Formats: sequence, structure tokens, C-alpha cells
Amino acid sequence: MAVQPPQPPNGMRDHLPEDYRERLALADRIRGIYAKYGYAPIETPALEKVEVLRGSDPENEKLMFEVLKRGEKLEEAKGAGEGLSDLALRFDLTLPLARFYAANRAKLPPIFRCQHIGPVWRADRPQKGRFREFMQCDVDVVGSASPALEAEVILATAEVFRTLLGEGFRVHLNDRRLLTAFLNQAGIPDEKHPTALIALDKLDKIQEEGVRKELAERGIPEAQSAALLAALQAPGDLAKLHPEAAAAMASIQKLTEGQAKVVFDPHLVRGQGYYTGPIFEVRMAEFSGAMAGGGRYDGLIGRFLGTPVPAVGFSIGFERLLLVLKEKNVPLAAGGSPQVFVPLTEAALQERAFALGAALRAKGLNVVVQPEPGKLVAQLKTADEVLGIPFAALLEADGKVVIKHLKTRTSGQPLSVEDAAEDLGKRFSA
RNA sequence: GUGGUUGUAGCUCAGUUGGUUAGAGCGCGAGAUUGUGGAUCUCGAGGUCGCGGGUUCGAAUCCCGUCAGCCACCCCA
Repeated sequence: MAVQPPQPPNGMRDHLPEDYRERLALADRIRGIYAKYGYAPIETPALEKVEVLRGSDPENEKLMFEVLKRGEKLEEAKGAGEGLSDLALRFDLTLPLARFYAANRAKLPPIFRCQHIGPVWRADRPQKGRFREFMQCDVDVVGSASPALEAEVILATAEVFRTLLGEGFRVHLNDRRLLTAFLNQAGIPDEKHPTALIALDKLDKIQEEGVRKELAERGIPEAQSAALLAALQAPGDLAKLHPEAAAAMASIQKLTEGQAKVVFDPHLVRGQGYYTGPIFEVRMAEFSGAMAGGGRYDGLIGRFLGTPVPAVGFSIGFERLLLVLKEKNVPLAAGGSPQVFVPLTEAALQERAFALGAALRAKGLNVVVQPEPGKLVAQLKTADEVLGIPFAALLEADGKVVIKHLKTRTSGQPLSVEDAAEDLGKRFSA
């Protein structure tokens, strides 16, 4: 090792072929399921103007990778003591979607359903299931406040999990308005709401006693936290607390009944500050955090457009889903790998090897042709063990082709090029 | 952002209380043998022990820093 090759940045990864084929296969499966619900694919840039991403939540701004202004603008900003960055990498897909909708509204249908899959970046410290560059898979519906759409995005998301992992997951459901009502009822002042919510969210992890302790540490008086926890323990009549939220949740549960396990969880909070109504998360025993998260954000698009437009979305954590799929050894059909290897033992046969490769490709096969002559043994070994190619097409001296199955090391009868191509083509056409 | 832990050949790992030229298996290369099909045998290449400082007569080993991986916290997908 003469030099130390540079590694990817902290928390970001290279994806080798085997790994990447799985990622493509998983993304395809998800796209296909989203498409069943009529969600049209869109893409938005990795970078957004900082002001688009800013202002939703101060917590997010710490996680934002910002991009320096360029050239004279940078020097001016330094001189004037202004902000040095004007762009930033997106840290989720919801803010870019809101911006996208506001910018393209005229060309979009009154109720716009879309799927949005791509990488996002957060300057977090990496750990299990957490990266600084990772994929999210969002479905969003813009243009209607109907809780039927919460039900719809939940069903689409649940179908992804059910298809790939079976029934071992639950959708937790709550409503931001309800949480606020609970906090108000317990006498907790508005300015303490955010800090109190963070503590509430941890019930799973630290139990009720832990939450009580943490609320105290966050400056919530004992009487208030006791009232809050008691209310969450026995929520009583939600309709009295917040009629709209209660009605929305009832509707969501009715429309998803029998198709997804949706459970009311009064402790569910969700981090993003832009949620305004129902919020939801996919959880499963195999992972301690959320596998997917979403909710209604009726105020976000209005920030860019001036007039409010209701919207709801659900985002799958692609990396976490992939992590669980791998832990459970769920196979992902990974297409696109080479199917036939054409060895080359003598330089004089190169043209014929190329022609054989072309004939096989014409049948739709993925073919690797050996570029320079070498020992047949070594070529077949590499093809089988390193490249994982199932078949070899061996050129015989008389111009015939022998098909060999590399794993079993069994050869067929010599065939003409056409017959061999036909034969191999059939083996992969199923 | 905080804390813990790991880093030795392309890969998986050994390396004693600090002590000469740092090892193995697999892989790689050459040769022999084999029926030009993966075997077997012989030989060989490949490491500034993540990087940078420090302690010491002497550091892969001890200390500090740094980078990267993993784990937890914070927060989140």
C-alpha cells in the first residue's frame, strides 16, 4: 500500500455492485407499490436555497450542510459580516416538495399525489441505521384536507412494509392538535410545549417514570407533569378535548381498518415542527427508532405561496428498511447482473468471441466477454466465483459453442451460435 | 454536539508483562504436475502496524491528538 486511498466522508458510503443492485431492487419495489395508489414520480434538486430549508425548526439547522457562496459574493459576504452560505443540501424531502408544489402549482392537478425518492443529508453523528447521506421514500398528497388522504398514505406505506416484511409492524397515530390540547389541559404554558414534547416522546425508551423525571428536569412542575401523564394514561373522550382531531383520527382508523394495524399512541410526537394535524410513524420490534414517519403539514406550502394549501405525507427510511430486510435475510431480486460469460483462450478468436457476445446480447442476455486471452481455468473461476455469472459460452475450434453451467460444472452438446443463443435466451426468459 | 469502543498484508485475523529481520489462512503471481476446467505441490510478491506527536535505550504494544468504523446519548428516517 503505497498511499492511503481517501475514504468517503464520515457517515457517507460507497455502494459496491452487489449492494447497489439490492438498493435499486428495493427502490423499484417501493416505486411499484406507490404507483398502485396513483402517486406520480417527481424529482427535485439536492440543493435548495437556505431560506427554503430554514425556519421550520431550529434543531434542523444544526444538521444542515450549507454551501458557501461563490466568488465575489463570498468575499462581499465576508466583508459585510453576512451569512456565508446561500444554498444547502436538503435534510428531508418534505420542504423541497412544498417548494416544488408552490413553484409548479399551475401545472399540477387539484389533488396532487406524488412519490419522491432520493438522498437527503444530515450532519448528524452516524450510528446504527443512521447516516449522514441516506435515502428517503416519500409519498405526499397536496390539495385536500380530507383525512381520507392520511388513510391513503398510511395504506400505501403499510403495503410496502407488508409486502416486504409481513405483518410485524404497527402504525402509530396521534394528532398534533391533540397533543397541544393535552399540554394546555395540564396547565403547561405554550413556551414549554416543545421541551415537554421531547420528553413525552421517550415513553417507549425510558418508561413513565423516566418521562416524569425528564419532565421535571425540563422545568415542568410536578403537578403539571402528573396531570399530563394521567391524562395520557386515560385519554377519556378525545372529542371533548379536540373535536376535529378526534374526528380525523376516527376517520383514519375506520378507513384503514383491516388493512393496516393503526394504533392510537398519545405519546407519539414527531420531530418536524411543520406538522399541523395527524402524525404517524411505522415502528417494529427490530429497530428502536422509527422506520417511517409522516403527518399533515397544512401550513408549509402557504409559506412559499401566500395562500394556504393542505398537504399530507409519509416518508419511509430506506436505509432502515434495508437494514431490517438484511437482518431477516429477506431476498431482494436483484436484476441486471451478467448472465453469460464468453472466455477467450487465443487472441485469434477475439473477433468470434465478440460476435458470439453480440449474438447473445441480441437475445436480451447480459454478457461479459473476456478481453484478452488467458488460461481458461482462471477465467472460468473468476467468472463463477468473483463475477457470479451462471453460464459460460465456450467457443470450440470448429465454430460450435458449448454451454457450460459454472456452478455445477456441467457442459452441454456443441451447438451452432444461433442455437446456443436461443437456448441461453430461453433459460432466462422465465 | 457528548460518551464508550475498535483500527496489523487485498480479505479474515494472531502477535505474551514494551525487547532482534511483524506472522497465519484465504486471495494474488511464477513454476511443476494434471487430459488447456477450478485439484495438488513448490517458490514468491505484498505491511512506514489508520495518521501525527510524545514517553522510553527500545513502541504494533503505554500516553495525547487526529481521522475512520461500530455502539449508546442527543435527535431522528
